[in-house]
Formats: sequence, C-alpha cells, structure tokens
Amino acid sequence: MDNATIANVFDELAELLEFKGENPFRIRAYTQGAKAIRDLDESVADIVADPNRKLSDLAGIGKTLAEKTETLLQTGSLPQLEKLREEVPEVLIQMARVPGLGAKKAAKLQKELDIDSLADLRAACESGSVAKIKGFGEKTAQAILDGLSIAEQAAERIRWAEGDALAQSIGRHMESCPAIETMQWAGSYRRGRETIGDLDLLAVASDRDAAMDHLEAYGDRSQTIARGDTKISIRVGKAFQVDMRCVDANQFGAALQYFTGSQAHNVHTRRIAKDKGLKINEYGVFRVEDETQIAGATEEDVYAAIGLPWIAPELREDRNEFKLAAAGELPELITQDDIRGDLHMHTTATDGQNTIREMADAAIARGLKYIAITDHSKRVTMAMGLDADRLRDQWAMIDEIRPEYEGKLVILKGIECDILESGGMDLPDDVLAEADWVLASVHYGQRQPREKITERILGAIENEHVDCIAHPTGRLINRRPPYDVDMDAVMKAAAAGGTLMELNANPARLDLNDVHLAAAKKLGIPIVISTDAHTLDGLDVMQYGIKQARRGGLTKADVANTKTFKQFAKLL
DNA sequence: TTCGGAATCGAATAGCATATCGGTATGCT
Repeated sequence: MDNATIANVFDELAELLEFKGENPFRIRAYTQGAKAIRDLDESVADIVADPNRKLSDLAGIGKTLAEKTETLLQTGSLPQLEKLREEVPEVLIQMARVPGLGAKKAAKLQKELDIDSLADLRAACESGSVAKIKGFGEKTAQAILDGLSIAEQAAERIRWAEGDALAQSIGRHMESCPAIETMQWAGSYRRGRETIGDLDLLAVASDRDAAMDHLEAYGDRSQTIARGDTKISIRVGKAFQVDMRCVDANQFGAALQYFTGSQAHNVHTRRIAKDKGLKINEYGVFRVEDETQIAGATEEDVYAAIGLPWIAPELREDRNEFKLAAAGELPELITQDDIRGDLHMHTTATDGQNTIREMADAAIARGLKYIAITDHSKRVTMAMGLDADRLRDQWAMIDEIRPEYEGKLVILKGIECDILESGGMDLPDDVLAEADWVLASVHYGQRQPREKITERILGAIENEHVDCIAHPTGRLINRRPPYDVDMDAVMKAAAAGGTLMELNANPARLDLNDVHLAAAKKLGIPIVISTDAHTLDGLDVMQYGIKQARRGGLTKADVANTKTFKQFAKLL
C-alpha cells in the first residue's frame, strides 16, 4: 500500500468524523496526518520496516496514527473506517458537497426532513418545506436548488493546461477594461498544480464596480454567485468558478500572497507572523500592538517582514519550503530556458504526424540542441510499432540526414520500447544495443497486480540497454488512474542502476507527479523532462513539464536534458 | 489526536468576505 492510499484513508476518516460531530482537533489530526503522509518524499512502508525508525517521529503522526498506518499496511483495511462508513449516511456526504450546503445545514435538513437522497432534497426545496425550517428561507432553498444543478454538472477540477487557456481568454477580456490598473492570476493556477478547481484573479482597479461589471460581461459567464465591495464570484461555462478580488496598490503583494495560497502555506505564514507579534491578512502585514502596516505592496516585502526570502509559488504547499527558506536553502527552480534537449517524440513511422526532418526543424526553431526520435516498438500494433527491421531502416535514415544538422542539432537514434505483459522487452537486446537512447514503457497489461507490474518495470531497469523509464505510472489526469506499481522499489532500483526517469510533459500525463519528483531528487535520480510529441505543436508542452518539475523542487542540475549534449552523453 | 512540557493535562491553524436570516453558515487562499 502506498503513501497516497494511506493518506486517502485518513482523509476519509476525517470527513466521516466531522459528520459525527467529533472533537475538531481530533479531526484535524487525521487531516494533518493525511497531508504529512501524502507529501512525504519516501515510503511509509519503508519507515515501518526499518527497525531504527519510528513513524511517530514524523511531524503530525503520533501513536494512534502510527498504529493505524501499520494496521493498514498489514491488513489492507481499517476496522474503524468500515464502522464509520456504516454509521454516517452516504446522503449526508453527498448533500454537504452541494455548493451552498455545508456540514451543519446538511445535517439539519437530513435530520428534520428525513432526506434519503439528493432527489428527496430537491423535492423538499421545491415543496417549500426547506424554507419553513428555522435558519432557512426561500433564498436558501433556491440556492440549494441551484447548487444541485451545479453538482449535477460534475464540476471536476480541470487540467492545468485547460485552466491556462481559460485564464488567457478571461485575461484578454479583462485587459480591455479601462478601470483595471494591474491584474494577476493567483490560486492553484499560479502555483502550477496539475489540476485547477477554480481561477482567482487579483486586480487593482480605479473603479471596482466597473471592474466587476466587466468580469460579469465576460461572454461565457453563466451565473454570478456573489458580489460584494471587494470580491465577486462568477461561474463560467457549465459550472467553472472564477473569483476576482480588488485591492489597493499598496496591498497588492499581501493580497497576491494570500490569494496564491495554498491554504496550508498561508496558515503557516500567518502563524510565523503571529509569533513575531505581527498579523498578516490580504491587506498587509501589521504590527499587532498598534495596527501599523509594515509591508504589503509586494510579496517580497511580506515574506521579508517575517524574516524569509520570497518563496516561489510552486513550492507553497507547506511541505518543506519554510524550513528551506529559513535555512537559505530554497532551490533555484528550473526554467524553460534551461532545457537543451527533448528525448521523447514520435514520427510518421508510427503514430506521429510529422517526419524526422520536420520534427528536427521544429526542435531547432524552439532552441533545442539535441533530440531523440523514439517511435513505438512493434507491440503497439495500433500505432504500427516498429520491428527490428523497420527500426533499423529508420536509424539508417537518421544516419543519412545527420550531416545536414551537423553543428545545429544532434539527432539520437532512439526507441520507445514496450515492456511486455509477460515481462521482458519488446525488441531483442542486440537491437537495443544499437540504439543511442532507449525509453522503456508500459502500455499493455496496466491492470495487472502490483507485484507483476513492478516486476516488469524492475526487469526493464535491469536491462543494461534501457536508459530511461517513460511515463512511469501511466496515469492520465482525470481519466485513468496510475497503474499499481511499487514506485519506491522502482526508484530505488533506478537510483542503483543509473537509470533515468521521465517527467512526461504531456498535460494529460504529467507523469511523474510532484511528490514522486521530490522523491527522485532525494535519491539522486536524473529526471528527463520530455514532450512525447506526436506533432510539431506537441513540442510546446514542455512548459507544462517545467511547471510540474518546479513543484517537485527540481533545479537545472536535477534535470538531465538541461545539460549540454556532451555532458548528457556521459549519462548514457 | 498530537504535541510539549510536565509528571497529568491543556492547547492546538489565520484571517476575512458574502449571503441570508434576524445571529450564523459557507466559502476563499
């Protein structure tokens, strides 16, 4: 059982305990324990297995959570969770997820009106019985009905790249508003999270009403949820929420810091301030004793006021950034300009849409110095994967065109070789031995049991010709879960065997994720950020991989394809 | 439930906006 699964159990426990009206501190302990485990850059199972270490040494994990973790690892389940699931009606949890309803209102409705389903809830709102309950009214009943419609639209978090497209569209619209002097996107979008739940825009406006009117005039707006003096929330398209907050210029830094989050990061920031006799809110940093503002115009000021250097948004998750900042050891995060090579792309030989020359020219246009052509191997029949003969033909072609690119671009003879369902590589060793660059990846048998998949990937790492494991977990964001693989074992083997690991920059993959990247960095595994391009435009997804790498705390030195080709070749 | 400081238990994550109902719930980072 991996860290994420254990963390999910604790999160669910916290949620269920909340509905039971448990001690809030007990609930928080489970939530914090879940976060501690989810963000950990090593395996909980390893810590348990190590006689010299104790789980309860981790911050946020005490005796009880340590015991429960061990039970989970040993038995795969937790009796307490099963019991709570029976005790808390499923409908209560569904109700509390309806926008506008929270735990308290949901519990009250469920108790007083004997609601068994969301359909019951809708009927109760429509019949007027909700409005008659103390603390409720006509407007609340209507808000619940609206919320039910929103919930039915399944407003799931969207991928970062989709959020980016929407932010740019709204941004262009807002730029035409004369009342807006400065604006900046904040929230999880600015932090570069792989999915975005809503968009948060911060603005300095000469006329706040005009700015809010302008946002409401955005073509795809479907609803205004709330509008006050400083804040407006609208829905765009089916159900996606966009918030705008207006502040004064001398508050901008504090507001940006607040609005960027994460919540956990903000709580930590404000706690540090509190200890220093200061108070941070979205309007500035204030001395508690006399309410004097001492910072707020820029984020740098805000952090400086509590004795810290500016922290990059991608790191603001309350993982270890405060410790690093205090020690002056924040990583200098990788940027797109650092990238010199792209080591995963396809051509017309398989399922790509462009030729080797076209891909090479496009790579040069993007400032790259080296690329690897890595078409699929024969097992990927749908993509007309290459057998040994066709692959050697392709390599002969590369030999032929290389002189044209002399001094401009190095083109590596590569292959994305499948790791077969039965284990072993899809092409014989003597063929792989001729390649400059071998990616190994799983495309079939993704539902095999953990032991089997892990064994397959470990087998690939042990193959001396394999240079790198591509999209190591196979997940597709919002569409397909990662395959069940013991990533800790895979990483340890990769570290020991000198095998590289890919961060696939395709916005639907972003595989490895941020926590895995941090773990890989800790183990000293070189990461390769690759586009997996199937078209010329496909080379442009590098930016998404860079964001993800930054969230993992990676620097230029942690990423192999930032090296000059000469340096890179030494890794092979 | 965790943590720390004490020796058995008390304190614990910040701070604010908005809507609706008539003092409180929900939501936001």
